[in-house]
Amino acid sequence: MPVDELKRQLEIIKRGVAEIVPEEELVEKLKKSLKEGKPLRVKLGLDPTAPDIHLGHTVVLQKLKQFQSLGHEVIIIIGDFTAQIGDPTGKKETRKQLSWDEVLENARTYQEQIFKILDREKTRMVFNSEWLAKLTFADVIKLASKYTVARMLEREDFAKRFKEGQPISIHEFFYPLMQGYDSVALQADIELGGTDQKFNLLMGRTLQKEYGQEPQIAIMMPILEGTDGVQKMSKSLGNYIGINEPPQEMFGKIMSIPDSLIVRYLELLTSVPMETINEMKNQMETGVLNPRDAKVFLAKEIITQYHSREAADEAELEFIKIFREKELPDEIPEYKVSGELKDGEVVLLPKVLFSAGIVKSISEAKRLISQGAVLVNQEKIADINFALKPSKEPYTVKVGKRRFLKIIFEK
RNA sequence: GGAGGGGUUCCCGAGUGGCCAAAGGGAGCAGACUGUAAAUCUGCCGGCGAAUGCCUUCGUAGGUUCGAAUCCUACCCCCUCCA
Repeated sequence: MPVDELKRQLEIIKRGVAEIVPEEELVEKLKKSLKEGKPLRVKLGLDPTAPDIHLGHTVVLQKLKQFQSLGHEVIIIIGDFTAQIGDPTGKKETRKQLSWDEVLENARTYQEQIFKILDREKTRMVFNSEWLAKLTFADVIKLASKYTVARMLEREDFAKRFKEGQPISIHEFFYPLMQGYDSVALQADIELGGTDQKFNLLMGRTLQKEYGQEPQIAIMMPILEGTDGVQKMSKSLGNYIGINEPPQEMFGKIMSIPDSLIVRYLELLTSVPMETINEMKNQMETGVLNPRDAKVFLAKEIITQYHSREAADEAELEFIKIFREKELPDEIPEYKVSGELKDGEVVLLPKVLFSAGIVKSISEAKRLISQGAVLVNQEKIADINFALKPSKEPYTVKVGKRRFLKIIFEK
């Protein structure tokens, strides 16, 4: 029986992961855990600077959830200490240091979102200032003595910067050390992170050994591509899907991912069994399943997770209505125009669109009109200076595929 | 303290006196097509104007010039090396 259970757990744990270092040790740890009935302690460090979670962040959280469902212990570390010190990447602008209040506030928003995925009851959350702030300078020196500069420079971005003569501040060397020390402080069995965290995760192993502990296993999850299908999902690139976004928005964004990403999203972002996913993959390859329908399925899975089944159904209906049947959505933003016009005075369409905030500038509105992208009451407009006459009936304007506006004239 | 490199439109990145609102790529937007806000193809992609055009933009402030992103001066910021 334990052998089957081991196999089952391994299978779940390995789903979607990019790399496990080292896999043999994971097997050993799992065996031991099963034998002794003692859950493994799984750690994830989070940076409390970006409180808006998007699907990219959830990849690693999904994995944690799987660990929870297998009965293991999950610990989230809020890197408040790290955040208060500053910038870990050494890139251009030094990230602004957060105050304690800000960190707390961020941590709180974080939790709200995290528990849409993780089980609140089963999740332990700790702040790393709890132990890092207590270290004396002597402790820090001791910590620093456990690692060498040469090894530090193995880290890809350090190596690159060193080679290119880019600056590396000494304090940057401490980020991996601090993160590694977190593992020591918690006596972690497993640390989760993105592939970009590899160095830091391995640091945990090294330090644990140095401090006489059994080293943790590093489990790395792939970095999720954004809706453009190329670059990693990130807020600054605008290719993200936030988990707090409204269902309709989520649906649309998911439908806009390239087909090639469907399987990956299913694997990393949902709990759909792998068998089902592989079957779908097969069916798409053989043309039995239309990728569009697979995407609908994916979208509904995700929306159900963050909203509800009903919300997912509604979003689907609305989507079909607008994009397949090209009808108007149920709710269209309204814009009121004052009807006090002098004789012969007219309301120019580009200007209204601009004032209503539906286009960025009048020029853009004109461009869109000349591209045939603007419909008024379902009729294509060709005249850049199309004028709306005051009318009791509202005008329904469609710009492109997904921008709508109802223009109402007021007395 | 000294020597040198650099700051360009959302991003990356060309551009060294007029042909520059500024190549190219990416992102974004639109149209066609479709199986979807996929893929592909095409177009657009600073603002204002019906338009010849006008205005604003190439770190900041001045200057040279008929004319500057491009030359000069000062300043700010980033980076490297030497000390």
